[in-house]
Amino acid sequence: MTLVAHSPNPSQNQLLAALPNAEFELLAPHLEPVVLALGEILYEPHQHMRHAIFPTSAVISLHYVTASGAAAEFVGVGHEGMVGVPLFMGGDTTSSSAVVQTAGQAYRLDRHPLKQAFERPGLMQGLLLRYTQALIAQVSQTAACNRHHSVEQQLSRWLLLTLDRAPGRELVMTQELVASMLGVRRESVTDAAGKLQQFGFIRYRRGHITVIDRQGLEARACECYSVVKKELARLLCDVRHRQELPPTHIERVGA
Amino acid sequence: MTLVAHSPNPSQNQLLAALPNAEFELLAPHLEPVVLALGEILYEPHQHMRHAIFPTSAVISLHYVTASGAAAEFVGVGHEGMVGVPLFMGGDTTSSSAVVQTAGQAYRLDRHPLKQAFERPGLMQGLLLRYTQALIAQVSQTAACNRHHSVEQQLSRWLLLTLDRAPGRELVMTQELVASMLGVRRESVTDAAGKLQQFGFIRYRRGHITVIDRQGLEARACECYSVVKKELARLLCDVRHRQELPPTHIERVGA
DNA sequence: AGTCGGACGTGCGCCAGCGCACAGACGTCC
DNA sequence: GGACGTCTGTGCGCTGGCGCACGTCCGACT
Repeated sequence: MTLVAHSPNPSQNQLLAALPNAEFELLAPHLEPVVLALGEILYEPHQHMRHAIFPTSAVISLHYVTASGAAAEFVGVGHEGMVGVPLFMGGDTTSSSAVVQTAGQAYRLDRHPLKQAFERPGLMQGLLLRYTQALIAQVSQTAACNRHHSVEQQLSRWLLLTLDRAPGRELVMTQELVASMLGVRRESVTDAAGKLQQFGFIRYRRGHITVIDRQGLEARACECYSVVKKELARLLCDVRHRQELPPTHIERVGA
Repeated sequence: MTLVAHSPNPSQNQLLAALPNAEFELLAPHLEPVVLALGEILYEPHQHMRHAIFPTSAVISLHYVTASGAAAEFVGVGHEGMVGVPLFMGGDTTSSSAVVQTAGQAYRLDRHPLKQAFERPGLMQGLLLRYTQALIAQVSQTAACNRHHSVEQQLSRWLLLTLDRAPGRELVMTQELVASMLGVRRESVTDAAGKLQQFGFIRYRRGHITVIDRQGLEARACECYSVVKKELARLLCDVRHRQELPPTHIERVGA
């Protein structure tokens, strides 16, 4: 992790952007811009976390490694969220780990000012809690998806989710890495990706995956993608606009 | 759901039991003892919840049903926890549903007093948040388990977890039901259960599963069981004793 | 421009779990 | 105690994904 000299914009992170000015001002002095490198490990199982991370352009993967060494991502975190939920939930550690899946920028916040902000009256607490609920929704969707859907569907879902977190339509990502995220063999990814390429949905060359036909990919993916996306939208639509939405808003989005 | 006339003990639920007397007194008038029947649906996807449920002897299963109709439990809730996390997280609904997996008793708490108790200074908020973190740990473990472990391992894990929530060593449960919890075929359960019975770990007859050799079952299960159990113990050990534990307690338990 | 290492394609055999179909077996309820 | 419905055992063939072992090819670096 590297501290960066120039000053990117914290409001590229949706959670930070959703804070009212007064609350943001209190937090700002504690926000350190950092650059996260691919593969960097932010925390490991049972390790006490010291910081929360609010990604802007970076994407982080929370995953679990089984006793036999097999790994699987259960949720990804990008500019829509943060890493370090246990810091305000009270547990301080988890049995999972966090690795950087896409290199990029983020803001680092020490656990103490985070906890203060969480406990201070204001919008921060509700915001973090709603994000945590969205996280639960994503993890449980992953559980169901792992159980019932094919590798091709899961790959499609994963590409779409990751694309939503990345800028542009290209992911810098080897098939090996994708495989370790999905918890499947590299060959299975090659296979599924080959099919998606034949359909003309994606194109890739040595570590670069480009999504050409987003619609097609969505049609090919299982419903898990849209369920997660809607749940994120519902829970994290900008709080400053929350009051203006009619109560039936959820139903309409979900329809 | 039936209201019961006689008065069981709320402190059979670990969360309620962990509250200091003063806080419990404020909550008690709002706690309604109820009897939950097998198969009863507590909430369905996107439905606004009206109550939280604190099981004492009942066990509830949170599960997700895919677009194609396949189902899978991603976490169970017994006397160690509660159903209705979204009520205090701010989302009010989820994309999953909750059904009664083992008939029994529980306490029902209306969303408003729950929210009040959550927002009131005291131990309730921390308690609920730590439980929520334990829930996340369980769900993510389920995701990994679904990905990497065999039906036999998963069945063992599930039996153990359910047994921890039930009184005694017998589960009243058809293989069909177990299958729908695990999200596998009934025949796969018959098969796995047959093996476990051959080993002498369990015995069953028409809807009654009895665990004979708990140790053996634990050895046969994947690590997911012990990981979840330790995480629950760590996060929900009686709050009144929390301060007495040395900070390295986690490491020792995990070793 | 040549080299070399990492990334991708492909072809096996293998096996867990699925879907289907049917037979036995328990137990409950007349 | 007989009958019926439900739960459980078993036997297929099928397929998706795994593990392994290559071959190939891109592209970065000298």
